[in-house]
Amino acid sequence: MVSITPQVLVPEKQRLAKMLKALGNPVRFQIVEFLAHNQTCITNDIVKNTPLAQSTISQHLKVLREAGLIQGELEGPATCYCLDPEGFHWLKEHMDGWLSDYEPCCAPALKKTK
Amino acid sequence: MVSITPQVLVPEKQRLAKMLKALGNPVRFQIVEFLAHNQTCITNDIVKNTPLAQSTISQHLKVLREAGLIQGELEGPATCYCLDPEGFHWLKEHMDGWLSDYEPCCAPALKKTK
DNA sequence: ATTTATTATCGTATTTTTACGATAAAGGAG
DNA sequence: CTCCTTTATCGTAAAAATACGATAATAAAT
Repeated sequence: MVSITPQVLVPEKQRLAKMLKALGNPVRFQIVEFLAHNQTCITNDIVKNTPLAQSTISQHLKVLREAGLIQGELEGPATCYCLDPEGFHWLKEHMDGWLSDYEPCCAPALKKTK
Repeated sequence: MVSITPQVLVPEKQRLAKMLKALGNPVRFQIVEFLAHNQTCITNDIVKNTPLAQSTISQHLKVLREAGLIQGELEGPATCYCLDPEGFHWLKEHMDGWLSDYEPCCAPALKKTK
């Protein structure tokens, strides 16, 4: 039996949940898509394509960075951000494998049992 | 060029982001895993495996339901919840296809250009 | 050396999320 | 019908997330 506690998650699932949470925000979701388009990626370009303040974007980038979804690299006074290929690979792989041990629990037959 | 606006997302991506957000919460994440284990799934069983209040769990179940990740069915006075196979199938498929049009933007060769 | 461009961080206000208790509704048992 | 079990919803308090402006730091250009 699995008990549900907010704190305790094995690191792997903790990382997965963290990534999902990061991507669950619409702004960050779109930042990721923007970065996917513009493989070369100065932070200010993102800001310019946004009604949001620079500090806000910087904050969102930090969340994505700490989730391992993007990586930033100093490029002169600017920072060049881009997707983290390894991170996304990991994410997609684990999403695919997640829960795959289990049968769909509400089999149609069962659903009609009522 | 893609502009980043909190509001406007095509329905498909809106649904994807909604699912990710729902799963990004650790409690909901674990509820999903719990449901995956216990294919038969009375709400109160979830509550019993939690330090949280019944109303809190009920709220989380609502979020998961509205994201299309679980489905509930009245079973007498109780509600039987279970994963939504279609929803999870959709999610995994779209996660897999998401961004796959794009190359990893920070190719190692590019990263060394600095 | 000064100015310009870029970005991260800090402090803070606002909004949203999360959690709770209380309540109401609905079905089954006695 | 009355009691018991179960669950959703409501109102609200507390916590977290989001957004902003101001500031500091860094590098390049003049």
